[in-house]
Amino acid sequence: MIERARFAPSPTGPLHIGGVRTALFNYLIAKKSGGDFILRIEDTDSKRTIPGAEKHIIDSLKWLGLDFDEGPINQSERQPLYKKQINFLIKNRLAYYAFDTPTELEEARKASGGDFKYNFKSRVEMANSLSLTEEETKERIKRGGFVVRMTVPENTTIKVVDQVRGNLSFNSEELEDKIILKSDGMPTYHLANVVDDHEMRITSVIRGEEWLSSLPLHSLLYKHFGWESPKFYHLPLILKSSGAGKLSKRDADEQGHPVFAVKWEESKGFKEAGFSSEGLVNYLALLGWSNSTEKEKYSLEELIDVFRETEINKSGARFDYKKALWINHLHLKGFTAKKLISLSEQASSQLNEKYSIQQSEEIVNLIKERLNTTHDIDKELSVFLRQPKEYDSNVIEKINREVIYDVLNFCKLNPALIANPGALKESLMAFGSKENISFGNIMKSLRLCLVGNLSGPDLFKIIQIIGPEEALNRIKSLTNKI
RNA sequence: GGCCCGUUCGUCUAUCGGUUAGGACCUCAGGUUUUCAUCCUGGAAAGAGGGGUUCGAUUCCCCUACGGGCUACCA
Repeated sequence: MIERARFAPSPTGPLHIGGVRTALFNYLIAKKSGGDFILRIEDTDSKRTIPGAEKHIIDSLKWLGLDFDEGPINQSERQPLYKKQINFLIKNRLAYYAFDTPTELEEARKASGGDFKYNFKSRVEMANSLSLTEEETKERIKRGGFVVRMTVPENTTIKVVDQVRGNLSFNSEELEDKIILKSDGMPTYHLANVVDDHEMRITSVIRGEEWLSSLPLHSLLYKHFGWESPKFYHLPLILKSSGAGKLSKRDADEQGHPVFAVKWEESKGFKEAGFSSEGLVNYLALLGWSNSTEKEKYSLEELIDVFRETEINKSGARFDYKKALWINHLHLKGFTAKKLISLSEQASSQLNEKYSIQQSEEIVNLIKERLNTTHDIDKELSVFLRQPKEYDSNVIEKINREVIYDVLNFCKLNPALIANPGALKESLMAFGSKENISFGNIMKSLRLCLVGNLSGPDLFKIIQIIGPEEALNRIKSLTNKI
């Protein structure tokens, strides 16, 4: 079956990774079937709409490579459609006008001790077109300020199916005659969602688990309209990495990791934190979906291929930044040198100044396996671009200043050796045994001198790339300082 | 509080009644490496509790506990 799936965020704030994961699963289900992925913006609450949020959603999807085939479609521009459907419901007494003011509702709630429900029991006592006379209703409609509520039948069991959890049932007594048209003339989520999904011929509704309790309401609306209901998938929530509850921006800040795909105002996104979109997509896919194979690294294309709706997990998953980083590492080390260079902020320009394209790629291949984030590219590359700015003092003390001086002095006095890695190694070993300095310490001294600390790729390769002249410069530089 | 959903190593998870309960992250111990990282080998680490059903339950059912979601003229 060819699926049409939509991602339908509301622009009440930046898109966080929970939303991204929902978008991803929509994308996968659509693409897997050869169908379309649609973006719909649920901006029916003008008070809560935040400028720039829609752009942030689109920018995020774009960076992630979750390209939508249709949209963005804005609900705020589709009022006539909702009006028409609401009128149909009213005409058939499947919805009705309600005139209760917010304060009246508040009072009703208070009077009932908190468990007030606007339903078949209470609606006769409230001010609505079901309880009022026809004239009074007309009069009140004329006055404006009314809402429309959907009619929930009394004492029936509403059976619904969630593709992730199976058969669920709710008693209509527990439900409320939810508002479907607000007094500002805008529909609420429940109505707009159902009408649009039907109108847009959506076959699968894939959304977060927070919507599961609204499912009977939606299911009822489909029934009221006489429409065939799409399949529903309620995805488990992404939980904060420690403590209780779903992941929020605050927890992320506390734990020191991003929550947005791309930056939002002052907050860095995963992109800015050095993630590749492939890495983020891969990690998010694993948070809510898994299969029985042991493979963990997937590209988007591979995910489309192997993803199965039946393998969506039921329970909420904690966000684990370390694992996310590890998955990102897997992707970075698999990238071509060319791609890695393009991902780094400084690498491409600085590398260009000193090295040929071929050399640059050779260098990047040397550091590939050392990367967790794209920021590490610049970090790892610095040894090839400039002299160390500072030297790790702990290392200096540990090896011993004199030893370092002796080693460097030996190199300085034999500049010809530096151009020949093989010979250099030989003579250093000979020098070491003569002076009673361990080969380890010799290499550490040299590394400290060239790199500034004890990390980095093969030392002789470094020398080979930066060239004997630059190596000698660095040797002279540290000999003078130490 | 009410309704709904969930519950396997610290974390993400595999297991479709019979397994020494597997993998990955993390962690620990070795090894490789001139260093760090990578990489390799190995270790520690789990079925929430109680009842059923069954020859046999992590797996099916019930209860309890715990966790989560919802309970707006927000989505």
